[in-house]
Amino acid sequence: MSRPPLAREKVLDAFEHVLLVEGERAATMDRVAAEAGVSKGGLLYHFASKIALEEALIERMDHLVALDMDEMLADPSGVAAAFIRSSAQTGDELDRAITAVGRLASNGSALSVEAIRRLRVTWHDALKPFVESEVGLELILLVSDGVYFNNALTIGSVPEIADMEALITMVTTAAGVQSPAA
Amino acid sequence: MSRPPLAREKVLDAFEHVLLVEGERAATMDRVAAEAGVSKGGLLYHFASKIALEEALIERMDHLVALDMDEMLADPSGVAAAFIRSSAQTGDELDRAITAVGRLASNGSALSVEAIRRLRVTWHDALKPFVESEVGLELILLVSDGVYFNNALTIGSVPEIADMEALITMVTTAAGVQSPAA
DNA sequence: GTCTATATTATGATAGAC
DNA sequence: GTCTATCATAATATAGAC
Repeated sequence: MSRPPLAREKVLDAFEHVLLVEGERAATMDRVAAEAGVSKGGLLYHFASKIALEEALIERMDHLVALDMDEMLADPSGVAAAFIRSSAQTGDELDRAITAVGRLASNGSALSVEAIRRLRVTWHDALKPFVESEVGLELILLVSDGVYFNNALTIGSVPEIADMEALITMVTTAAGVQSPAA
Repeated sequence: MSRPPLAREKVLDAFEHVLLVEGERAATMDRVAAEAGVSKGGLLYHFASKIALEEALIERMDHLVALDMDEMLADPSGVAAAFIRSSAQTGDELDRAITAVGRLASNGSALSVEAIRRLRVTWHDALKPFVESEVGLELILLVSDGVYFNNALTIGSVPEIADMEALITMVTTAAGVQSPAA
């Protein structure tokens, strides 16, 4: 707990970065060690195996998700709007972690698949009280997934979001979201 | 052209299958050959490299997309509705091909990333005449991506679709889709 | 805690028999 | 067209010095 060693964080950052920019195939132990500026031995001191690296990344994601949830619940524009907008926040800490874990998930990492599924349930339960129908809730989650997917697809480059606010209005209206002012 | 050899198709099916069920990591030449019931040498006669395998899968996807497009345009319930419904058609030939190529794409295969991007443009252009606004069009594409993403995530198992028809109605209404009867 | 070997296995690809 | 070796390289992981 308390304060994780700097080198450990550097390695985890490097793992995440390579996953995002070049994909899972490129994220080998050698490559990650080089990216982090440590030797392979150094990396293996902190993470004894590749699975240990994955677990650490999932843990990071879970932590950031919890923080984000608190922020969303406090957002004056409403939870649902905050949620969709948040899924378009490419490049922030949370989005990077989710996308990186998503890459692992689409590669057969059972732990990561499970982590993403848990994440979806968490979001579902958090949004439920604010949306009138289950279908509306599903719509919101699907749009968020779509936005995420398009971000994830664009390996290494920043994707284009056209008119996010108009989209958010359209979705929240159609889904039947409780007005934040109400 | 004309009629591709049976063994070639078997290998391609095996490649696709392993990609879907176990992910890109598992889809090695050895594994695919075994899955197809041929030797590695046999596989390599038809596909000289891993990239050749990828290219063939992309070609299959492009072909199936073209066929699907014809069907969608002829669908009496409207192109947009047919499109969303089609993205939920887990397990059919087209969906399998797209998901498999998607797996390659999320692994840094430049060819596959390009192929998925092309696909998205194709869909965008095909739907455009039937949707009132660009935002509405974007909504439809994002929901489709979301549905696809959830299918793709669930490695090896079948995902749950709650009330697809209600979702389609909600999306097409919100997006402002030209009525098929009109 | 971090490093340099080194072992071990997996992977993509070649060569050549049948 | 399909097979059985075989090779070269790259990946994960270990051992042990500093």
